[in-house]
Amino acid sequence: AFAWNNIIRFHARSSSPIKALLTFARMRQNRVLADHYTYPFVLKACSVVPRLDEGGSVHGSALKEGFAEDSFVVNGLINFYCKRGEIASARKLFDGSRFKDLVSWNSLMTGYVDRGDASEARKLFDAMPERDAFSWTILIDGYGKKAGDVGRARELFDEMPNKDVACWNSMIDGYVGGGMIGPARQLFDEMPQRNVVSWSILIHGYVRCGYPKQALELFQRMLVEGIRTDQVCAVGVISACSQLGALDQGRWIHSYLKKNTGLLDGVTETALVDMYMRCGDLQQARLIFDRMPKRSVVTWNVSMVGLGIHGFGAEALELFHQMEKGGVPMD
RNA sequence: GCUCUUGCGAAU
Repeated sequence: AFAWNNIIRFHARSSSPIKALLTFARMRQNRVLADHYTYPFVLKACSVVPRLDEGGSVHGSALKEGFAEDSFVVNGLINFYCKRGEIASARKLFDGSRFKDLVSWNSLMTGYVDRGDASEARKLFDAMPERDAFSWTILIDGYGKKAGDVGRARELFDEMPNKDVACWNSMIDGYVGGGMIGPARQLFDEMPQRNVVSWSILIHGYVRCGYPKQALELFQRMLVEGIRTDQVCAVGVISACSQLGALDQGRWIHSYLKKNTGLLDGVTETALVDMYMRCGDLQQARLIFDRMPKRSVVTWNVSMVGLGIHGFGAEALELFHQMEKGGVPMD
C-alpha cells in the first residue's frame, strides 16, 4: 500500500487530482488493501475537485473496511464534508465520533468559519477540551477576515497565549480586509518574526488600498532582509507595478521569476500579461499569452480588457471568438 | 521502516 499511497498523495496535490481517484480505483482492482494513510489522501483529492461526487462512496468503503474509529480517516471525512459545504454531515460525524482530537475540533471550526459562522465556531472553541495555535488562528481569521469583526478578532489575539507567525498574519490580514492598513502596518512592525506570508499580506494590502508605491518599497525591504519571493508575493508586486505603470520594475520582477524555477505559473503569468497590457507593452503581453500552456478565463479576460484599454476593440473581439472556439476550463 | 488529517497571503 505504501507505493500506492505515495502515487495517490502525489496526484491529490497535483493540478489534476482526479488521477488520485483513478489510482485509488486501480489499487482496489489489484486487491491492495487501503490503510489509514490512503483515505486522507483520497478524500483530499475529492475535496479539491468540488464537481466530483466520489466522496460518498469513499466514505462508505472506509466504514466497510473498519476505519470508522480511525482518527486520521474520520478527520479526513470531517474535513471533506466541510470543504464541500455539507457542514451538517460533518457535524454528524463529529458528534458521533468517540475519538475526537484537536484536529477534529479544528476541522469543524474551519467548516463554520468558512461559511462565515464565527459564533458557531466560537461555541466549539469554548467547548473544546484543549486548544492549540491552529484553534486560535482559525477563530481569529473567522472573526477578522471572514466575518469582518476585527474587534473580536483583536480581543482573541490579545488573549492568545503563545502567538506564532500564522496568528499574527491572520490578525494583520483581518485589518487589511477591513481596509485598515494603518493598524495592519503597526502590527506588522511589532511582530517578532515575519515570513513571506506576512510580507505578502501587507504588500497586497497596500495594493488594495491604492498605495502601490508603499507596496514596492516594502518589497524592496523584504529583499534586503533576505526573504525569498514566492508566487503570491510576486503577484502583489506585479499588481503594484501595473497600478503605478512601473514598467521597469515590472520587467525586473519578470526576469526574477524567470531565473527562479517554479515561480512562473498560470496565475503569475496572467498577472504579468495584465501588467504589460496596462503599462503599454502589448508585444510582451502577447508573447507571454501565446506561450502560456494553459489559459484560464481570467487570462482571456485581462487580455481582452487590455486590448480594449488601448482602443483595439476589434482585436479584443477576435480574441473573444478564439476563446469561444478553443473552450476554457471552468473553475 | 518510509507515506500523517486541521489554521494565515494571490491574477480580470
